[in-house]
Parts: sequence; C-alpha cells; structure tokens
Amino acid sequence: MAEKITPRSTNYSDWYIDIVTQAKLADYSPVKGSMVIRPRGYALWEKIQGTLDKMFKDTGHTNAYFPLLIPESFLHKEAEHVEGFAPELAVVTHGGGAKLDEPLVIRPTSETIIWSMYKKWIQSYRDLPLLINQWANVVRWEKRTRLFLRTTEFLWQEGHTAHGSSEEAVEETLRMLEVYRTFAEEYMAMPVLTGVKSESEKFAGAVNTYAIEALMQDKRALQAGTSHFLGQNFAKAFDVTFQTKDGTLDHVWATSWGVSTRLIGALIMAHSDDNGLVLPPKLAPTQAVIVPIFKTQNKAEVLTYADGIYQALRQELGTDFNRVVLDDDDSNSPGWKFAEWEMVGVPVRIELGPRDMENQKAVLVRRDTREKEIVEVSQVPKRVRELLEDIQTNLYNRALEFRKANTFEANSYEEFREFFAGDGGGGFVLAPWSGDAKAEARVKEETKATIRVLPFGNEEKAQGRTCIFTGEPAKFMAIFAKAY
RNA sequence: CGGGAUGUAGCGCAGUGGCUAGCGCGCCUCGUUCGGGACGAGGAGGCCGCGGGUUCGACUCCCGCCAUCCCGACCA
Repeated sequence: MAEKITPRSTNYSDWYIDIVTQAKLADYSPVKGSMVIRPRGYALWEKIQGTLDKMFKDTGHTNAYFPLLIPESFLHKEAEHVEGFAPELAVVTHGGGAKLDEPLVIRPTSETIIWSMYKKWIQSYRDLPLLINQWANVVRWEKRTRLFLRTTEFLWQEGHTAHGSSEEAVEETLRMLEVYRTFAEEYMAMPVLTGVKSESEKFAGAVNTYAIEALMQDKRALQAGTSHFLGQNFAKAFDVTFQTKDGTLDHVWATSWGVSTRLIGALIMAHSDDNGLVLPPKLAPTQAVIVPIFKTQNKAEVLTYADGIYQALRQELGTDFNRVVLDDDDSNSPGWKFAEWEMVGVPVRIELGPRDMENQKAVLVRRDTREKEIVEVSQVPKRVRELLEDIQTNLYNRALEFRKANTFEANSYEEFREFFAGDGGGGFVLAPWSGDAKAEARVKEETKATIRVLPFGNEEKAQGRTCIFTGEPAKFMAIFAKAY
C-alpha cells in the first residue's frame, strides 16, 4: 500500500505538500526554506517558460542575462526599493578567502543592476524602447516558506523595459499584464482578476503595480503575476537619460514585470484533487499515458496492440520525449499504475487489455472527472485530442464557477466580516473603499483580508457610494481576500 | 522573530536504564499474479540528530546545542 494524500478537506496545507512531494514535483533541500525542483516539476516549469517566452518574443522582447551578484550600494540608490528589500537580502561578504571591500547582494530582483547597465546603453530616443527579459533565479530571505509558493531561492522571469514617454511605458505595463492574464486563463486554465494594487501592496520602487490574482480552492487569493510601471524612479536613481528628437534631455520611463515558479503552486491549488495533481493539457508534459493490461502468457500480444496505439498517438500529439508514455513496466500492477499516473496528473489515460484487444477497443479515462469511456481503436487519437481540449476548457470553467460562487459584495463592514469569519470563510469580496491606508491596515488586522486589486473601471462604480470602513465617500471598489 | 511539534533503516512510525533495536511501506532475488495501489518465500539496509553529564551499563534519564517541519507577524 503506497502512501496516501491527506484529503483536501482534512488539512489543505498538508494536502498541498503531499501533492508536491508525492507527485515528485519538488523536495526539501538541506537548506531551510529552499527546495529542489525535481524533473517532473521542472518539466512543468519548462512548459510554462516555453509558452511565455514565445509570448514575450511575439511582443518584441529579447532575452539577456544579468549577473547574480549586485554591489550593495546599488540597492541604496532608490530609496523605496532598498527599504522594501533590505529585510530579505542575502549578502556575500567574503570571496576567494578574503573579506570584500564592498559586500555583494544576491539579487532579490534585478532592477538596480539592469538600470546601471541601461545607463550605458541608452543615449538617444533611437535606443528606445529597450525591451529585455531575463530568465533567472533570485533570492529573498523569507521568514516563512512554502514549497513553490514562497521559497528562499526561486526561478522567475523579469522583464525590464525603457521607454521615451510615460504613456508608452504605461501601455507596456498593461500589455504585459494582459500577456499574463492570457497565459493564466488560456494555458493554466485559471481565471484571474486584473487591476492595480493599493499603495501598501505595490512593488518597492514602483509608481503603480498591476497584478493578476487567482482564487485558490481554499478560497484564498494568490498573486500570480505582477507588472510594474516604474515611472522615472530608476532612471533618476541611476541617471539614465536620453536625447529626444528635439534635442532635449529627459529621463527614460520604465517598466518591469515578472512571474515565478509560484505559478506551479497556483496550478496545483487551482485544479488538483484528493487523487493527486490535475494538470491542464496545454501545460502537461505528458498528455496521455497508455497502461497495457497483460498476463505473462499474453504480454507480447497486448504490447503489440498497445504499441500500435502508442505510435498513432505520437503522430497525433507529437513525438516530444514523454509527450505520450507507454507504461509497459511489468513490476507494478495495472491498478497501481492507474493511481500513480493520476497522482502525477496526466490528463488522459488509455487502458488496453485482452478484452479491448479482442474487440479492437480502448478504454479512455480523463483525469479531471475520472470518467471512463470505451472507443474504437481507430478513433483513439482523434478522441484523445478531443478529450484534451475538453479537459482544458472544463478546468477553466470549473475554476471560474468556483470563483463566481465565492465572489461577494459587501455593503457594510458587518457583512464584510461575515464573509471572512471562521475557517471556511474567504473568497473575493468587493467593497467600496475610501482609499484610506489606515482603514486598509485595520481591516487586515481584524479580518486578515487585504486588498488584492482595484479592478479596472472601479472608480466609476464607486461614485456616490460610501466606504464601508470609514463612512467617507468611496473612491474605489476594492477586491479583498485573504491572500497567500 | 514568537508559538507548537519532531529528530531511530530510503519513507512513515513503534520501542525498553541491560542481553542480537523493531513494525509497515519501499528496495533486491526467485516464483505465482495482473481490468483500480496483488501474493508467497528469501534477502540487503542503523554513529537511535550532535555534544556533554549521571551510571557498572544510555536509543532510553539530565543539561546544552543543532536541524527540519507546522502555525502566526513580514513577503513573488
């Protein structure tokens, strides 16, 4: 008997950890708060990377790589930036056996090193826009960590762009937010809310932070991606100027945007169940697995039959390594394999036994609903493809339904508190808010709920309404949630 | 940084001031099985977290340390 996953309803946190470890996505490393991303987890990251990278290239960005180590003084150049990151910096003080003249910080993000270089590369409006992305690791010394969601070291991409005007930079910020939204919804099958962050939640050094926010199955929100309009803050801190068409000198306008391996955590918490991981087909490294069912006497025949279907499926779905898997290992029983492949989240399973062989059929099982169906062998490739598409949309719709069922509007603070009361409380709660940061802090203190985003167009909707926290006229309709 | 818990075989755990430290799962070999986590037989695998103390004798009692996990305040 293999180990079982803690049921989601028993302990959500244990359930999550069980999925990560038992689906072999990651393992704890010897260093507190850091993890090893195992092949199955990394394959997922590679799918995410591959898709996003293409989307970045399609919007005009190129990749580069900036170094891990940053002179400590660089961090100090932008006041809010250093204040925001100081508590979570890892600092290198020695190198080559000697104490360094100036300590080096391990990047918590790369704005400073990048802008120090942009200063050298940008002189004229002809050098703009400069649109660079990098895939990298970063280190943030977190007090409390959680596999994939928050680890000391994590992988991400960070885009850093420079523009000749504020409007253009804002446009870029929103364009990349939209890229993230598209990716989350169309590939991860995870509906997200978009909007701007409140002052207290924005990135250290940004003028505005925009985010995509998703609702997890435990009714808590997860920030899945951010896009920042940095104004001229970094350009001024690093003195990055350019000559305009009419010969004047101006500081450039900046953006930065990123998503991280946290997306894997989001993926798990958005779709998975008590049988293990559930992956959207578009991101599943393995889309289909064939489990042949044979006895020693008929092993050869069944495997021949299975191989025919395997080849046909490879033709249909692609020949990438492990895209389709034929599990002909005879050291485990079919039942064991069913459970195992469900654990790792393969979207479609094809069961092939002597009975199917005799009737020229195949049993197809979809991971999202675990429904079985029997089809003609010739129909397998076509039907599997249909199922993959259907699973992709079903996962999205299911997540969207869940979000709808857990999105509320509060007309009074009493009502607001009710939504977040108790262990089962949560979800997205829309409420009119005056914009007062002290009220925001008090609400967090009292309910644990924070403002996730101020949705686009919310200011018009807030017109004429009263802030439920202060009684003042509302400026915004804010989305609150308990967050990861 | 506070609170809680745990360190014994790869994983999950049990254990007694004493003699050869156990159980389940996993692993290896052989055989029988194989349509929802099969079964039998045999086998490999241990600085009982680290350091000190008490004792004739410590995995066990005492002190200290370290580490990890979980829960809260800070954060993609």
